[in-house]
Amino acid sequence: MSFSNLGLSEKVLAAVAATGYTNPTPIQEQAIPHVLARKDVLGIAQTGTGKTAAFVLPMLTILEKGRARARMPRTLILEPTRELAAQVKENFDRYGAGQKLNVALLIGGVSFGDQDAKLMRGVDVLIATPGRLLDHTERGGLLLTGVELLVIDEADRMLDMGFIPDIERICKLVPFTRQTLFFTATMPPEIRRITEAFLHNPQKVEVSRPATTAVTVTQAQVPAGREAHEKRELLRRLLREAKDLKNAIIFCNRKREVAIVHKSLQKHGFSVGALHGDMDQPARMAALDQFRKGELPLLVASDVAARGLDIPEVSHVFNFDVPHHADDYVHRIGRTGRAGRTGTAISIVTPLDQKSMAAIEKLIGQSIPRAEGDYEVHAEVADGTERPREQRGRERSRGGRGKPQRGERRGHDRERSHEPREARQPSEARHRPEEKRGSEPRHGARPHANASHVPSIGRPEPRRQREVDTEPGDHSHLPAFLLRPVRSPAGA
DNA sequence: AAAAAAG
Repeated sequence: MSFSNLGLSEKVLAAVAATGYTNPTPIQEQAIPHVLARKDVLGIAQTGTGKTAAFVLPMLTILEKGRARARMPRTLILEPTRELAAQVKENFDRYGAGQKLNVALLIGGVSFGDQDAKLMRGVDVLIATPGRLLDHTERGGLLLTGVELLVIDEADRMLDMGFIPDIERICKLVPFTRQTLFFTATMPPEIRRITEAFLHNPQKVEVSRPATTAVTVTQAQVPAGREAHEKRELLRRLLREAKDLKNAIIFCNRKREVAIVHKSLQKHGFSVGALHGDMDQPARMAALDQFRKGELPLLVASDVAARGLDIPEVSHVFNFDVPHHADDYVHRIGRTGRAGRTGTAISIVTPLDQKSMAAIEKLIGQSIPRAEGDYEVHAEVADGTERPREQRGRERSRGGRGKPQRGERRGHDRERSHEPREARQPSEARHRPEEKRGSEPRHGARPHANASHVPSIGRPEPRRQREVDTEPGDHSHLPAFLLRPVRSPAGA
């Protein structure tokens, strides 16, 4: 199956070809002909299935004819989060480059006036989050009476976020005769009800069962004490020893925790960004952008990033906190192992999380291996030897100043060349209570810093190894690419 | 229990 026999216009096919895609995904193959036939569509699909292009491409074909009038958008797309809305806009920019199309993004956190000016000029595609959209309609700057096609994306998530009343209000402002495309990953009763209200004789398109996790994702759970500082310490170890780690999203349950973990990792020299809903919009966009471009290999995030965000090639997902809702787990780890790639999802599990973990395992229909203290047994030493775990365990237990064995350091020199500055300022650890004591891990052996995963983007020149670097709070085992290039002021 | 979105 190729894109060429789905009924898309020449322009759109050319744009698709230019991006290098040749074959449609199942959701695209099924949905596109219905959309072009101007049928209502009920799409049941997870993100990562190519869902966005399934409506963007036919919409571009439809929009080639006709022109927008001032304040009366021709099509409207509703998204639950600002990031998702921006992502859909990028799709229109990419595939619609050859068309003179006015695409407007109506999201909160950015200038109202600019948006209003854009609406005034007439837009073909309006992509919005509900709050800001209603704000514009209430102020009279926006009329939805000219909308020919309405897309409701991530409907089940809108439900979770309490947006359904807003969505219903918006739907009342859009002509009854419109075409509606409705996408959801799951079909809870409330969603079923609104599909009956919003859709007319919809064509049902369903791909990949909900509540499944990609087979290419390796999952593990690692036990931890309930203290937050223990979890942070464990996280750092997991980051260091992770195999083939290229980049990772670290999920926390609370915005506050996101900020704390972000700051903590920064202090320990990691190159890391943060993303949560209390950050201002430019900072949110910058963090996501840097992560996408690979400028920041690590991103600490709340569930704002759990669903739908299209970040290609996330190698690892860490659950710093186990999500309280099992379906959030599925969405979070769905950020990795996309498009058939492999991925790893590691959850830090405290005794308090046992019930949530059990619910997750029940939902996904498989048990998640417990790494226990054996986790690091799988870590390879770069020179091919493996030390006894007990020995590793002792490395830091004697006042935390154990000197690593020479042999094991060899082969890591290159990766260690970007040691965190903190390593040179051991005293800094002293005003951090969590770092005061020797950092003997609670559950098993001290892991070897496994650097075998480091891509070849480290410093090329060999560097002599340092003599001693294992002051408590010293975390110099970081692969170079995980390190911050710049250091924030000490004690900040 | 919390996050998200309008401030």
